[in-house]
Amino acid sequence: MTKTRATPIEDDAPRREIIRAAAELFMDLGYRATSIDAIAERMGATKGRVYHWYGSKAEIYFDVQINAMQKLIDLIEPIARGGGTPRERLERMARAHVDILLHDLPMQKVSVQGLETHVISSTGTRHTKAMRDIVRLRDDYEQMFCEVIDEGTRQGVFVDLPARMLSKPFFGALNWLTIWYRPRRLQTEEDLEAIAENLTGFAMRGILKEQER
Amino acid sequence: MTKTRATPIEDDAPRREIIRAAAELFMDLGYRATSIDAIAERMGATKGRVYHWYGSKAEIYFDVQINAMQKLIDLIEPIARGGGTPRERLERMARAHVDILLHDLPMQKVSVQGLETHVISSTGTRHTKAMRDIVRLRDDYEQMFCEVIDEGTRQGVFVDLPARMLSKPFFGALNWLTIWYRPRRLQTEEDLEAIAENLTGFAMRGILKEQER
DNA sequence: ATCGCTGCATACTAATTGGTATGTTCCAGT
DNA sequence: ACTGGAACATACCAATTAGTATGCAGCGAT
Repeated sequence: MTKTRATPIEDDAPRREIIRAAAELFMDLGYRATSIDAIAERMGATKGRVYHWYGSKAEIYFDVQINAMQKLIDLIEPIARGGGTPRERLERMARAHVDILLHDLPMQKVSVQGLETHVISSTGTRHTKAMRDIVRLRDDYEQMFCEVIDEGTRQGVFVDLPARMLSKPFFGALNWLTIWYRPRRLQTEEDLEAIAENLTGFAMRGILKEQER
Repeated sequence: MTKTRATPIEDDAPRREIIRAAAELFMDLGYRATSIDAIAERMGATKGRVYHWYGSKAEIYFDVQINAMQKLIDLIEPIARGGGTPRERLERMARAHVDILLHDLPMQKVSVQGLETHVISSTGTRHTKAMRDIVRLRDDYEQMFCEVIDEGTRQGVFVDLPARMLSKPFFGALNWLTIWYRPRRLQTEEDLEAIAENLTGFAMRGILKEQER
């Protein structure tokens, strides 16, 4: 039987639908240019539905960020903490990272680029709590990569530079796809895998010392 | 003597001042959140001055793009067409590219990231002419890198992949600094050079075949 | 049967803002 | 002296839009 009821819905499907629609619009139009009405319209609803589940536009944005980061962390953390050499783990992490970007582009694009500064300015100095949580998640995420990099550097397989100096261009080579990549209907799953493979290969060569491959 | 006059000023100083102020605000707030009033206020002027020199907000934005791209092209083209091996030229191009990003951050950040999509949506389908000019400039600029890469690949010093597959992560490693980098007053010129050196080194390792360095 | 609460839709307000229309000052050439 | 135009400032308008207030249908518990 359907379990419709007047008591509060405990699952988060309505909120997920909203942040999904919002992320697509944020990606295409940016935060400021995305209106609540447009988000509602994309869902075949009106503003009332959106404001029933979220208190403000900024809150929607923050929830997009949180969900995107959480998805990354949930999938990459096991790899980072798993077995294998630093090189093997880093490569698997990079590959998984790109796969997520490609298959969850709207939310990840919003998350990965520095759009939060736009929100700060438009909401004044409020929302700093949620903002800090997001920055914290991102820092933790980057830190996971930095630790693996650091381990590899100490073993002499990665270039001898501070991990933070390597993680920036490393992420750059991968994350830049959120700038240039546009989904095409003709693109097959193999095409996506080829992109992921190329980007991962480039990033690994950038970080490996000379005596590798 | 000063050559003040009632006849039209032929130099472009007023327009340069406007796009400079606008670029700083675009960088911090995004296109949509930047108001003409804010641009004027940053110059200690009012809206009248801005609209005297530009017909619309989009026109200001396009001029920022054009100027940023032209600066890149003017400085990198001589290197691309100059002497040296593909590897030497590409490294000099990358280094000069990062130097420009670091020293002209506001305009370059606006130029380098994909913000033009936001403008498209807000201006409808007009402005497609100026838009195409900018996309053309960007394509030409990337093409200069691709030709050097292709030359190096044919000589066997670069990874054997299509130049377009290599240029994306190559630019990514460099351009990503427009996302993470924040100017600090404590930062010296040497710090900037260290950043440029690291990013360039990473990008070159990503593109070079095994038998190099 | 009805009462209350959830899950919305509808109607409205107030603030922002791109763009325009209209002054106003000041200089150059005559 | 006078005039025309350049380089602005000021005042204003119309459209957009975040957020609120209110209405209302439908279900579940009593």
